[in-house]
Amino acid sequence: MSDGAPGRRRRPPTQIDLARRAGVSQATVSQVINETPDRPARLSPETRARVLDAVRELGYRVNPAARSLKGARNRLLGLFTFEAVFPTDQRDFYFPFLLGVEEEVAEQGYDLVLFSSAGASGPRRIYVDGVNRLKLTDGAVLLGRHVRRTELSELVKEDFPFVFIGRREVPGARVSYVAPDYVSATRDLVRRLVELGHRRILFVKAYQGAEPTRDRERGYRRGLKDSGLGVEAAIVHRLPSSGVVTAPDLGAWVRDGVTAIVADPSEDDSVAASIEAAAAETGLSVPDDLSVALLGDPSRTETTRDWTRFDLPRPELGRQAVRLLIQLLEADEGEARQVLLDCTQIPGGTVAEPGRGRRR
Amino acid sequence: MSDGAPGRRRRPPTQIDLARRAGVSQATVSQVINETPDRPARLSPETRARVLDAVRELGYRVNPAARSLKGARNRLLGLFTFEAVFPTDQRDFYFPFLLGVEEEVAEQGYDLVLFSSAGASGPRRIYVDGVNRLKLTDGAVLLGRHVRRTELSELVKEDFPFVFIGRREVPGARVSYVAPDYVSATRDLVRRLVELGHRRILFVKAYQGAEPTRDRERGYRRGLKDSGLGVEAAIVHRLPSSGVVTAPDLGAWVRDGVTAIVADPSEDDSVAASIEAAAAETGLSVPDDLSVALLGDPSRTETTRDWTRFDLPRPELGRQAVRLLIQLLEADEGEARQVLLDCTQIPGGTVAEPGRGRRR
DNA sequence: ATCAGCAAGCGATACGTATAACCATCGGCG
DNA sequence: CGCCGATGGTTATACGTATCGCTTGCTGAT
Repeated sequence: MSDGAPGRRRRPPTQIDLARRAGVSQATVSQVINETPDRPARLSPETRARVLDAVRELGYRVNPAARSLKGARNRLLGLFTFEAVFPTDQRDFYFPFLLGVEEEVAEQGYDLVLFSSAGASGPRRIYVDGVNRLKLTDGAVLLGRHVRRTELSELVKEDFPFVFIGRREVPGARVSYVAPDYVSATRDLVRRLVELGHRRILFVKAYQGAEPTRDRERGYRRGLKDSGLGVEAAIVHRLPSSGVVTAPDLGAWVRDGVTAIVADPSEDDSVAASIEAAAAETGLSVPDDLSVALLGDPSRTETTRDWTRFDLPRPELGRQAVRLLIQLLEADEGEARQVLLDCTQIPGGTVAEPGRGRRR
Repeated sequence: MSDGAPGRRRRPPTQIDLARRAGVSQATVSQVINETPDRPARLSPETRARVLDAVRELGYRVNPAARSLKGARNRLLGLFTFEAVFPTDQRDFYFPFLLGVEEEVAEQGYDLVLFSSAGASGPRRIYVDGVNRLKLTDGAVLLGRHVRRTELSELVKEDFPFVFIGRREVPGARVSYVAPDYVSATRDLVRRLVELGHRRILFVKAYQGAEPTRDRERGYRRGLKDSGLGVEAAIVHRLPSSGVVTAPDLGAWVRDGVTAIVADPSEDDSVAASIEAAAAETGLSVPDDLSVALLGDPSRTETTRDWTRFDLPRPELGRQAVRLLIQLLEADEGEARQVLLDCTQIPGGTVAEPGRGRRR
């Protein structure tokens, strides 16, 4: 190939190239590019046209790195998940969030950066080699079950704008988040159980309880209290690290008079599955002998039963997170803000009035 | 709050701040930061230590914008679809591609930019105001049924690296793509029909036939030829713009001796649905009186029948597209390249030997 | 005594953009 | 006639980093 031939990879054109071509200064080019209705450029129509022609002819595209180096915005939002999104076993969980995020991002005229580079295998990290990759974007939506707290506080410390989907706390700082209202949803579920006649209701909580688990426990206690049972009626069982309920467990609870169980849903639905298995082994029928409700929705769609539970408004959580993020960006010196969204109660078929089994 | 207090928005520390603190120059700081085993810095251990101490004390993070301003590459790949990805009726179609793309992008250590900003409603465009928005990335994967040809040739002209998923042609230029091998898949399907005893096989093709339709037609003719029927046995019906097959159509074909139909699948499955409806109306049973096969897979999952068809390897198409793109980037002076991937034949239940209905 | 050679670190500059501050031209007006 | 304000630009500079080439001080050989 002869040198200087077309086809060689050209350096992308810069504003200086445009300026030369249009016979103006680089500053003028920048003004044309950055013109907005609210901050119009004081330029003649002809100049503007010449610059825009040059833009078209040279195929100019603003360099986001340079722009954000200046501290300006580049209309890029990030989406970071602490677990890989797309492995098939996770996608049913993450996809609805992604849906909402992408929709809202599109509507607001932003583009979306999916941060997938860090840790294709193993846990993902925001900081690689001490560099915050998110900084490429104006701000980011964060998501995930296994959050690295240290990274979160790093983000807060360096004042990077972000919104978490799900309630997260960072000691000594206020974090913006959009989260399902687990407290109310759990409270309502417990109330319903009491109305049905249940008096001994067991709360099965996850081994490592994060904010969502704590919120559910609060809702559980509040539900008991609101129903007149009083907080002392609370019975709480913390799962072992296996995340499994055994037949002996179940037997002991029933002998103790428990007629209903509300459970933290685990990511792999092992809680629901093991309760069902244990019930079968013990010869108990759900819901006739024992009512069971999940405090959330199973992530796997191939779940066997039609569990009594509540659904998280996942796409809406995504959408609201983006809205909140954009608000933060536009407020510039914005305070952290929190938004709670209602869950939808799903009646399901695993809850009934107590004692039906005996009457049968 | 006293001024200078923590909580005010601090400017993150820069290399200059480190330099002042360590009593060295900014250049030296940069050397320490960027030291790698293969390119060691020529610095005394004490200096290195002083700089690293400063890094720790000030909580320094490299500014990625500034860094990528120096080198052209961003390690960002783009994904552009000519239709909106996430409206619920489209997502089942696009999602598998996205899956493969994201997986491979992650594996290669890149991040992914979803271009969603343009045209939340209406057709999407790469060039807005004559500006190529993709330029922000090192290269892009393109995808979509309703491609804007002019935009494609623009991209080729300005030498932007991209790979299309699906075969696309641009006059006077070679485009890189990764596509399903429609020719072979259709040929094999037709061969199978002939082996079953069919002699008059109708090809129903889409109203506006793009490359995929043309490839299927080639495969159709090749299948006839390979089976010894000869190309003159071809019978082709072009759908009207409604994309629907009517009962009179079907009646005429059957009277003409047609025993099998192979059809371009439409995006909304209207072809399959209308053939089924027309058959019911005419009192014909599929497959007893008439065999029907789809030359691809229905995008809607809620399709009624278990159609005889072939599946596109969608996630694999996504993965390969990313690999090819990265090859192009790394070759730098890369030639356009094309990759074809095999489809999987799905036996289904809408094909049988001809004449079964009469014998019944 | 002179100078080559090397180690250690620094100065200068480039990357592409945004913007504040400044300047030239010109019509209108007292 | 001289000054003013508006119009339509330009010049200069900053953002934070990476890197090339230069200086400086020193060791050891001639």
